[in-house]
Amino acid sequence: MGTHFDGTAEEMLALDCYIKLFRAADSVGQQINAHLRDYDLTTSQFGTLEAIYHLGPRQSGELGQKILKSSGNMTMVIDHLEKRGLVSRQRREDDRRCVDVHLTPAGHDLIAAILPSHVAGVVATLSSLSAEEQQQLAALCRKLGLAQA
Amino acid sequence: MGTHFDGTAEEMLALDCYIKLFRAADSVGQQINAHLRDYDLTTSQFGTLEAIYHLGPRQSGELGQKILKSSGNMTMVIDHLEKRGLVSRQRREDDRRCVDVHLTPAGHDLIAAILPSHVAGVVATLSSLSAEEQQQLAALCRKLGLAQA
DNA sequence: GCTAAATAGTTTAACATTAAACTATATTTA
DNA sequence: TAAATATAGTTTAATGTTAAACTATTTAGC
Repeated sequence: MGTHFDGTAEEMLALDCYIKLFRAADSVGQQINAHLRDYDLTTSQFGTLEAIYHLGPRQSGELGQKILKSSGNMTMVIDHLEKRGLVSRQRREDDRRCVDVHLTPAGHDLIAAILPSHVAGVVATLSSLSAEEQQQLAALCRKLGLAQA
Repeated sequence: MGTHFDGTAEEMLALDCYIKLFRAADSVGQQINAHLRDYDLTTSQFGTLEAIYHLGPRQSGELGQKILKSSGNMTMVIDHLEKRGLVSRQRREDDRRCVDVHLTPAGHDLIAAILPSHVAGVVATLSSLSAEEQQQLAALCRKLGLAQA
């Protein structure tokens, strides 16, 4: 087992599982996101563009939930994308607290151009698991993710 | 499936698996590391202390590999721990490029005090999976992690 | 309607993180 | 042995990240 902790079998199993989950997520993430540097996009910036591309214009907070980042962080991520002309903010008229974030044509073109190689990268990175194993992994992860409030 | 991408079955499965892996790692990590704030430790600081506690004094670079951080980052993490008197640096005599990082008595006491509740948190967080499921998850993650160079 | 509470987003301050340049030391090789 | 290369760690510059405080707006309760 990967852990050097000396505890009960239950503890060692949980720790080992936890460590492996993290190492896998980290190495998979690094592999999949490496190509984003070619486009000068961070993982968060890419995730934001991708979310809007697939879901349509969304509020800042909603995008933050999708890419697992804090609201304060989203302000900065959107700032950067806006400065580069990839997204635009639009205050909602019926509730002036909310700001919808849209893709600009440039943003749309960029994400559309990147996505195919991104998807190919995800497929390639996960190809060490069979389709059945990928389904198993997804199911276990979902169970684990759902367990929290 | 969790993805809104419209591609081949292979692509959708890989994307779904990738997303769920990340969400699980994120939510598990947040849950498990929340208590570290009580001790004013970041995840990286805790990981560094824990690694030395279990493995013994180690070089900066080796610790970085364990906790999956860059060498430059390790310099800062160790700086902070050293300032708080939790670790000490010791230049190795036989190779003066290397610096071994040791726990101070205060560092040793702190990590020893934190570890039991940390382990309990890991066990609790993973308890939504049976022992068998945890073994499956660990095995799938290892396979995925091993696939990269 | 008016105050209190909730919500969406931004700002602030502190720190984390990385890549790349750099310093010092050690090893290789010609 | 001198020069080239490799290695360990630090520094630098730019950005990411978070929690907490704050602003503006909306909703709820009285």
